[in-house]
Amino acid sequence: MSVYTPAEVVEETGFSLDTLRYYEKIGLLEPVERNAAGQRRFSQEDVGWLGMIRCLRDTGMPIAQMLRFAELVRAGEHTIPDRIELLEEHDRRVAAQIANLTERQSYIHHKISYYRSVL
Amino acid sequence: MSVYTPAEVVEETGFSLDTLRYYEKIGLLEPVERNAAGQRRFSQEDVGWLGMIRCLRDTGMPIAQMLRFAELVRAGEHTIPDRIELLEEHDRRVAAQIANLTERQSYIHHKISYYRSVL
DNA sequence: ATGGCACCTGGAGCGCACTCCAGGTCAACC
DNA sequence: GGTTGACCTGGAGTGCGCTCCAGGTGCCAT
Repeated sequence: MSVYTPAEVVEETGFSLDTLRYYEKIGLLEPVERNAAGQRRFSQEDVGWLGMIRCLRDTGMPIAQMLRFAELVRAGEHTIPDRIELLEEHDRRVAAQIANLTERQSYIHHKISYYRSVL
Repeated sequence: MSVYTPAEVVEETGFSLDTLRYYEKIGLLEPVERNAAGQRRFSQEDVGWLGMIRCLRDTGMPIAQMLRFAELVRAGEHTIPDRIELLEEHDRRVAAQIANLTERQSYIHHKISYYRSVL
Protein backbone atom coordinates (compact mmCIF):
# COMPACT_ATOMS: atom_id res chain seq x y z
CA MET A 1 0.00 0.00 0.00
CA SER A 2 2.10 2.87 -1.29
CA VAL A 3 1.67 6.39 -0.05
CA TYR A 4 2.61 9.68 -1.66
CA THR A 5 3.90 12.88 -0.15
CA PRO A 6 2.31 16.15 -1.25
CA ALA A 7 5.32 16.90 -3.45
CA GLU A 8 4.97 13.53 -5.18
CA VAL A 9 1.30 14.10 -5.88
CA VAL A 10 2.03 17.54 -7.29
CA GLU A 11 4.57 15.88 -9.56
CA GLU A 12 2.25 13.05 -10.61
CA THR A 13 -0.97 14.96 -11.12
CA GLY A 14 0.17 18.39 -12.19
CA PHE A 15 -2.11 20.03 -9.62
CA SER A 16 -0.49 22.64 -7.39
CA LEU A 17 -0.25 21.95 -3.68
CA ASP A 18 -2.68 24.79 -3.04
CA THR A 19 -5.12 23.26 -5.47
CA LEU A 20 -4.87 19.87 -3.76
CA ARG A 21 -5.60 21.47 -0.40
CA TYR A 22 -8.44 23.44 -1.97
CA TYR A 23 -9.94 20.27 -3.43
CA GLU A 24 -9.77 18.59 -0.08
CA LYS A 25 -11.31 21.59 1.64
CA ILE A 26 -14.31 21.69 -0.67
CA GLY A 27 -14.78 17.94 -0.47
CA LEU A 28 -13.72 17.00 -3.96
CA LEU A 29 -11.10 14.87 -2.26
CA GLU A 30 -12.00 12.89 0.83
CA PRO A 31 -10.02 13.86 3.93
CA VAL A 32 -6.50 12.73 3.18
CA GLU A 33 -4.57 10.55 5.66
CA ARG A 34 -1.98 12.27 7.81
CA ASN A 35 1.30 11.15 9.34
CA ALA A 36 2.19 11.77 12.98
CA ALA A 37 3.22 15.33 12.18
CA GLY A 38 -0.13 16.09 10.54
CA GLN A 39 1.28 16.10 7.03
CA ARG A 40 -0.74 14.61 4.20
CA ARG A 41 0.07 11.17 2.92
CA PHE A 42 -1.94 10.43 -0.20
CA SER A 43 -3.00 6.89 -1.02
CA GLN A 44 -2.84 5.20 -4.39
CA GLU A 45 -6.59 5.59 -4.53
CA ASP A 46 -6.34 9.35 -3.95
CA VAL A 47 -3.92 9.65 -6.83
CA GLY A 48 -6.19 7.60 -9.08
CA TRP A 49 -9.16 9.74 -8.19
CA LEU A 50 -7.11 12.85 -8.94
CA GLY A 51 -6.50 11.42 -12.41
CA MET A 52 -10.24 11.29 -12.93
CA ILE A 53 -10.59 14.84 -11.60
CA ARG A 54 -7.95 16.04 -14.01
CA CYS A 55 -9.74 14.43 -16.89
CA LEU A 56 -13.07 15.99 -15.96
CA ARG A 57 -11.56 19.37 -15.22
CA ASP A 58 -9.58 19.46 -18.45
CA THR A 59 -12.71 18.72 -20.40
CA GLY A 60 -14.42 21.68 -18.80
CA MET A 61 -16.60 20.13 -16.12
CA PRO A 62 -17.45 22.71 -13.45
CA ILE A 63 -16.40 21.94 -9.90
CA ALA A 64 -20.01 21.76 -8.74
CA GLN A 65 -20.62 18.84 -11.07
CA MET A 66 -17.40 17.09 -10.11
CA LEU A 67 -18.62 17.38 -6.54
CA ARG A 68 -21.83 15.70 -7.53
CA PHE A 69 -19.88 12.91 -9.17
CA ALA A 70 -17.71 12.58 -6.05
CA GLU A 71 -20.83 12.19 -3.95
CA LEU A 72 -22.13 9.45 -6.21
CA VAL A 73 -18.85 7.59 -5.94
CA ARG A 74 -18.93 7.83 -2.16
CA ALA A 75 -22.54 6.74 -1.96
CA GLY A 76 -21.65 3.27 -3.19
CA GLU A 77 -22.13 0.81 -6.00
CA HIS A 78 -25.83 1.41 -6.42
CA THR A 79 -25.10 4.82 -7.93
CA ILE A 80 -23.25 3.37 -10.90
CA PRO A 81 -26.16 3.95 -13.29
CA ASP A 82 -26.24 7.59 -12.20
CA ARG A 83 -22.51 7.88 -12.71
CA ILE A 84 -22.84 6.47 -16.19
CA GLU A 85 -25.56 8.96 -16.95
CA LEU A 86 -23.47 11.84 -15.65
CA LEU A 87 -20.44 10.79 -17.65
CA GLU A 88 -22.46 10.23 -20.79
CA GLU A 89 -23.96 13.66 -20.56
CA HIS A 90 -20.53 15.08 -20.05
CA ASP A 91 -19.25 13.07 -22.97
CA ARG A 92 -21.87 14.68 -25.18
CA ARG A 93 -20.68 18.10 -24.09
CA VAL A 94 -17.11 17.13 -24.83
CA ALA A 95 -18.12 15.92 -28.28
CA ALA A 96 -19.91 19.21 -28.84
CA GLN A 97 -16.81 21.11 -27.76
CA ILE A 98 -14.66 19.16 -30.19
CA ALA A 99 -17.12 19.73 -33.02
CA ASN A 100 -17.30 23.41 -32.24
CA LEU A 101 -13.54 23.81 -32.05
CA THR A 102 -13.12 21.96 -35.32
CA GLU A 103 -15.59 24.24 -37.03
CA ARG A 104 -14.00 27.38 -35.65
CA GLN A 105 -10.62 26.06 -36.65
CA SER A 106 -11.69 25.86 -40.26
CA TYR A 107 -12.78 29.50 -40.07
CA ILE A 108 -9.33 30.37 -38.81
CA HIS A 109 -7.78 28.37 -41.64
CA HIS A 110 -9.86 30.29 -44.15
CA LYS A 111 -8.82 33.55 -42.63
CA ILE A 112 -5.16 32.57 -42.80
CA SER A 113 -5.58 31.54 -46.44
CA TYR A 114 -7.22 34.84 -47.20
CA TYR A 115 -4.39 36.76 -45.59
CA ARG A 116 -1.88 34.73 -47.55
CA SER A 117 -3.75 35.44 -50.77
CA VAL A 118 -3.53 39.20 -50.31
CA LEU A 119 0.18 39.28 -49.53
CA MET B 1 -24.67 50.31 -46.51
CA SER B 2 -26.84 48.48 -44.01
CA VAL B 3 -26.80 49.30 -40.33
CA TYR B 4 -27.83 47.21 -37.36
CA THR B 5 -29.50 48.19 -34.11
CA PRO B 6 -28.06 46.83 -30.88
CA ALA B 7 -30.90 44.31 -30.67
CA GLU B 8 -30.13 43.05 -34.17
CA VAL B 9 -26.46 42.63 -33.38
CA VAL B 10 -27.32 40.72 -30.20
CA GLU B 11 -29.49 38.46 -32.31
CA GLU B 12 -26.87 37.99 -35.04
CA THR B 13 -23.77 37.53 -32.93
CA GLY B 14 -25.07 35.96 -29.76
CA PHE B 15 -23.19 38.49 -27.64
CA SER B 16 -25.21 40.25 -24.96
CA LEU B 17 -25.74 43.97 -25.21
CA ASP B 18 -23.61 44.44 -22.12
CA THR B 19 -20.83 42.44 -23.70
CA LEU B 20 -20.99 44.53 -26.87
CA ARG B 21 -20.69 47.71 -24.81
CA TYR B 22 -17.88 46.16 -22.83
CA TYR B 23 -16.00 45.22 -26.00
CA GLU B 24 -16.37 48.74 -27.28
CA LYS B 25 -15.23 50.19 -23.98
CA ILE B 26 -12.04 48.16 -23.88
CA GLY B 27 -11.32 48.86 -27.53
CA LEU B 28 -11.97 45.45 -28.96
CA LEU B 29 -14.56 47.16 -31.09
CA GLU B 30 -13.81 50.55 -32.60
CA PRO B 31 -16.15 53.32 -31.44
CA VAL B 32 -19.50 52.42 -32.97
CA GLU B 33 -21.48 54.97 -35.00
CA ARG B 34 -24.41 56.66 -33.28
CA ASN B 35 -27.72 58.01 -34.51
CA ALA B 36 -29.02 61.44 -33.55
CA ALA B 37 -30.24 60.12 -30.19
CA GLY B 38 -26.84 58.71 -29.34
CA GLN B 39 -27.86 55.11 -29.88
CA ARG B 40 -25.47 52.68 -31.50
CA ARG B 41 -25.86 51.78 -35.15
CA PHE B 42 -23.49 48.95 -36.04
CA SER B 43 -22.09 48.70 -39.54
CA GLN B 44 -21.81 45.56 -41.62
CA GLU B 45 -18.11 45.70 -40.92
CA ASP B 46 -18.70 45.77 -37.16
CA VAL B 47 -20.84 42.67 -37.43
CA GLY B 48 -18.22 40.91 -39.52
CA TRP B 49 -15.52 41.77 -37.03
CA LEU B 50 -17.71 40.47 -34.21
CA GLY B 51 -17.89 37.18 -36.10
CA MET B 52 -14.12 36.99 -35.96
CA ILE B 53 -14.18 37.90 -32.27
CA ARG B 54 -16.67 35.14 -31.60
CA CYS B 55 -14.48 32.64 -33.36
CA LEU B 56 -11.39 33.64 -31.42
CA ARG B 57 -13.22 33.82 -28.12
CA ASP B 58 -14.90 30.47 -28.59
CA THR B 59 -11.54 28.89 -29.27
CA GLY B 60 -10.21 30.26 -26.01
CA MET B 61 -8.18 33.26 -27.05
CA PRO B 62 -7.78 35.64 -24.11
CA ILE B 63 -9.10 39.16 -24.53
CA ALA B 64 -5.60 40.63 -24.26
CA GLN B 65 -4.57 38.75 -27.38
CA MET B 66 -7.72 39.64 -29.25
CA LEU B 67 -6.87 43.25 -28.46
CA ARG B 68 -3.46 42.75 -29.95
CA PHE B 69 -5.04 41.29 -33.08
CA ALA B 70 -7.46 44.26 -33.23
CA GLU B 71 -4.52 46.65 -33.08
CA LEU B 72 -2.80 44.85 -35.94
CA VAL B 73 -5.94 45.07 -38.04
CA ARG B 74 -6.24 48.79 -37.36
CA ALA B 75 -2.59 49.41 -38.09
CA GLY B 76 -3.06 48.55 -41.75
CA GLU B 77 -2.14 46.12 -44.46
CA HIS B 78 1.51 45.95 -43.59
CA THR B 79 0.66 43.98 -40.46
CA ILE B 80 -0.79 41.06 -42.41
CA PRO B 81 2.28 38.86 -41.86
CA ASP B 82 1.97 39.51 -38.12
CA ARG B 83 -1.70 38.65 -38.22
CA ILE B 84 -0.93 35.41 -40.00
CA GLU B 85 1.64 34.58 -37.39
CA LEU B 86 -0.76 35.33 -34.57
CA LEU B 87 -3.52 33.23 -36.11
CA GLU B 88 -1.17 30.37 -36.85
CA GLU B 89 0.04 30.29 -33.30
CA HIS B 90 -3.53 30.33 -32.13
CA ASP B 91 -4.37 27.58 -34.59
CA ARG B 92 -1.69 25.41 -33.03
CA ARG B 93 -3.25 25.96 -29.63
CA VAL B 94 -6.65 25.06 -30.98
CA ALA B 95 -5.25 21.88 -32.50
CA ALA B 96 -3.68 21.04 -29.14
CA GLN B 97 -6.99 21.63 -27.42
CA ILE B 98 -8.76 19.29 -29.83
CA ALA B 99 -6.10 16.63 -29.38
CA ASN B 100 -6.28 16.94 -25.62
CA LEU B 101 -10.07 16.77 -25.55
CA THR B 102 -10.05 13.74 -27.81
CA GLU B 103 -7.62 11.95 -25.54
CA ARG B 104 -9.58 12.81 -22.41
CA GLN B 105 -12.73 11.71 -24.14
CA SER B 106 -11.35 8.26 -24.67
CA TYR B 107 -10.58 8.06 -20.95
CA ILE B 108 -14.20 8.94 -20.25
CA HIS B 109 -15.32 6.25 -22.71
CA HIS B 110 -13.19 3.70 -20.92
CA LYS B 111 -14.63 4.72 -17.61
CA ILE B 112 -18.16 4.38 -18.94
CA SER B 113 -17.33 0.94 -20.34
CA TYR B 114 -15.90 -0.09 -17.02
CA TYR B 115 -19.01 1.03 -15.18
CA ARG B 116 -21.18 -0.85 -17.66
CA SER B 117 -19.10 -3.97 -17.15
CA VAL B 118 -19.68 -4.03 -13.41
CA LEU B 119 -23.41 -3.55 -13.60
C1' DA C 1 -50.05 63.33 -23.24
C1' DT C 2 -49.06 59.04 -21.30
C1' DG C 3 -47.19 54.74 -21.13
C1' DG C 4 -43.98 51.53 -22.72
C1' DC C 5 -39.83 50.25 -24.67
C1' DA C 6 -35.22 50.28 -26.47
C1' DC C 7 -31.45 52.35 -25.50
C1' DC C 8 -27.85 55.35 -22.90
C1' DT C 9 -23.90 56.10 -19.03
C1' DG C 10 -20.57 55.20 -15.22
C1' DG C 11 -19.53 52.30 -11.98
C1' DA C 12 -20.22 48.50 -8.79
C1' DG C 13 -20.66 43.55 -8.26
C1' DC C 14 -20.24 38.71 -9.37
C1' DG C 15 -18.78 33.72 -10.10
C1' DC C 16 -15.30 30.75 -10.85
C1' DA C 17 -11.22 28.48 -9.67
C1' DC C 18 -7.72 29.05 -7.77
C1' DT C 19 -3.41 31.50 -5.53
C1' DC C 20 -1.05 33.85 -2.09
C1' DC C 21 0.18 35.10 2.55
C1' DA C 22 1.53 35.22 7.47
C1' DG C 23 2.77 32.74 10.99
C1' DG C 24 3.69 28.24 12.71
C1' DT C 25 5.36 22.97 13.25
C1' DC C 26 8.49 19.30 12.67
C1' DA C 27 12.41 16.44 11.09
C1' DA C 28 16.82 16.11 9.37
C1' DC C 29 21.30 17.40 8.34
C1' DC C 30 25.63 20.12 9.16
C1' DG D 1 21.93 23.61 18.43
C1' DG D 2 21.00 26.13 14.34
C1' DT D 3 19.37 26.33 9.89
C1' DT D 4 16.93 24.57 6.11
C1' DG D 5 13.06 22.89 3.82
C1' DA D 6 8.76 20.61 3.36
C1' DC D 7 4.70 20.99 5.16
C1' DC D 8 0.61 22.95 8.04
C1' DT D 9 -3.68 26.42 8.85
C1' DG D 10 -7.26 30.04 8.09
C1' DG D 11 -8.34 33.53 5.53
C1' DA D 12 -7.62 37.21 2.23
C1' DG D 13 -6.66 38.39 -2.55
C1' DT D 14 -6.51 37.76 -7.66
C1' DG D 15 -7.71 37.67 -12.67
C1' DC D 16 -10.85 37.01 -16.05
C1' DG D 17 -14.86 38.15 -18.42
C1' DC D 18 -18.52 39.63 -18.05
C1' DT D 19 -23.23 41.20 -15.73
C1' DC D 20 -26.09 44.13 -13.19
C1' DC D 21 -27.82 48.45 -11.53
C1' DA D 22 -29.65 53.17 -10.95
C1' DG D 23 -31.03 56.90 -13.10
C1' DG D 24 -31.92 59.06 -17.43
C1' DT D 25 -33.22 60.08 -22.73
C1' DG D 26 -35.91 59.80 -26.78
C1' DC D 27 -39.32 57.74 -29.91
C1' DC D 28 -43.68 55.72 -30.92
C1' DA D 29 -48.29 53.89 -30.43
C1' DT D 30 -52.75 54.36 -27.90
